[in-house]
Amino acid sequence: MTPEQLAQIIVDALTALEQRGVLTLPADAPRDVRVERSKNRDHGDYATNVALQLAKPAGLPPREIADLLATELKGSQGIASVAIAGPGFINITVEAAAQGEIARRIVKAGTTYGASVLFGGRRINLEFVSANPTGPVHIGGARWAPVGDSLARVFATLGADVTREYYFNDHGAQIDRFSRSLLAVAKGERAPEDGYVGSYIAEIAEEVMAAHPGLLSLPDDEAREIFRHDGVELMFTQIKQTLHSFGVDFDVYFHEQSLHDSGAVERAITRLTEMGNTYQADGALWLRTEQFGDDKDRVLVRSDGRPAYISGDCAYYLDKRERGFDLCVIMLGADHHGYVARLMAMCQAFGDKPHENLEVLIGQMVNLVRDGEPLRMSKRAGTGLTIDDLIEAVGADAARYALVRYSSDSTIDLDLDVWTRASSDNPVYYVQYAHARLCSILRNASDLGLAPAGAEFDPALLAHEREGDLLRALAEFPAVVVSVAELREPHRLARYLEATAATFHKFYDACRVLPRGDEAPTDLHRARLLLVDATRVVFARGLDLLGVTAPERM
RNA sequence: GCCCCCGUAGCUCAGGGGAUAGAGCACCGCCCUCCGGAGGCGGUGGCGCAGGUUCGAAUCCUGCCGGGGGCGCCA
Repeated sequence: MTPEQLAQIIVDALTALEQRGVLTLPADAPRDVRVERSKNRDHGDYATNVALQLAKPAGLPPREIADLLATELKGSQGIASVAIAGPGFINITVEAAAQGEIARRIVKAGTTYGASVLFGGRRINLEFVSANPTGPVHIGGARWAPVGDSLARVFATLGADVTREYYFNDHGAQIDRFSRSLLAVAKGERAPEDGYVGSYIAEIAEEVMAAHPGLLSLPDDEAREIFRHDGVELMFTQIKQTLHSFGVDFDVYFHEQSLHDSGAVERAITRLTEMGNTYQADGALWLRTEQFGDDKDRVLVRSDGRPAYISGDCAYYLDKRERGFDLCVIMLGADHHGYVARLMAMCQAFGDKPHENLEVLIGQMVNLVRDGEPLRMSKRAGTGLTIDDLIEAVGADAARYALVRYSSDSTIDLDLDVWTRASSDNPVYYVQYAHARLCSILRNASDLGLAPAGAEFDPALLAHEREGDLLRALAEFPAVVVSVAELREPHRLARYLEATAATFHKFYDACRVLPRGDEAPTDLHRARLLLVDATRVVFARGLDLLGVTAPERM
């Protein structure tokens, strides 16, 4: 029995009580029943607090409702016992056979375990990383690469139509500074005051010059134009390559410049003006963001006639909506949090619903630590720390896992010593090891000519306490996946896998899976093998949703 | 001055209003005739402070303290 099935049984029991007139609930009483895996063995397998939740609307003491429900539940299929505890918790113990069925269900589902149509029909645009093409991807921007990609995987497995998108800021002042920096270094001059520095600038400049012999004999403005165009292209290619090696590939690389070239910016401004949400002042065109919750209004078109940065964002948002996305998620670094209010205001200025059509997620900073000392500079780029530094230091799997296992709300200090260690204090190894060990057991079984239980599987055989613990952990997987999507928090999946790895090891320590020596294989061996296979499925699925490989051998 | 995030064990961090707040590392003590010891079992040890809401607060609200990051007709 899955927690979802149990919750449904409880809902049915409530309905039955109401129909008999034993329990009267107002129409607006919360009807969703939450079933939780009990943390404490004394509290049965599952617990629910519905009686506590319904006490007020029903006008009855919680224990009285719990009593009614418990009596109703006692006759239900698959439920072994029901107990009331504390202020009105209902603790439920499930029959071993009903519990053991979970193993068969998971193996049967295989790569679709945890998949559903919960987000079916929704078109979701996830925009993340979007680092400027003026240098390598900074470590802070890198955080959203695995997190955003994992969110995309999770939304997709829940039936959503997902697009991963990278907004490429190839327009504006920072590109001018970039091209001037390239030209300066090419001519052996000092970098401009507001220019970019770092060894990568010289490398890019050299590549551009190699492709254009005699480039420096051209007039400066012509040379700069070539440096601008080719430099941005090279940087763009390099960023894509880095992300690809990180297992992150975008469906759409959207060029900001295209919005200016196509007239999309003007169209967006016109739309906002038609909506009555712009005005002229001090020679500039302003967007009324203050009336939609921002600190102050923002300039859309500067007094010199050039569009301000936010005008591109307005056009970009409009474009996404016109492409049919009903939810646009933008993931930004903590240094951009001040931008959230105006983006939400812009959304409203278009007549959309903030937090419904547009969501902005903020990821706090990432610091790297080695030998207890914070790292500041990238050796290879000669600039701030980059995503390449992290991948080079710990590998793609560990890098992804390290960035995805913490709440995005927390600033993180990644200790490179920990993440390069091939031992149990390295969480990614702990989880991958569990998967490898599961595969190993199945391999060994296969060598013995032993297969997991099939049609003859007797779920009641999986009655050991540790087997029950493991089955309940595995049964929780779909709910964890849903919580990741609803809360946009992939770290929950990583933590779940770590906890489930521990649960598996405890099972494995107490329950012999393969026959010893000359021992004849029994139905229990085969039943446990099925449980091992079910566990393997969960780890394979979980790691896949995190974008981390699930090695069969380590 | 205003805005955002954080403050939980010695360290790094989990903890969607629920029961006795968890995990890894570190430290102390155990378990290899045993399918992968990259394991398992036990022990030491904690919610920044003060109010409030609630049957119930680490969780929600307010204030304060401490740390981090922001606040341009830059992008």
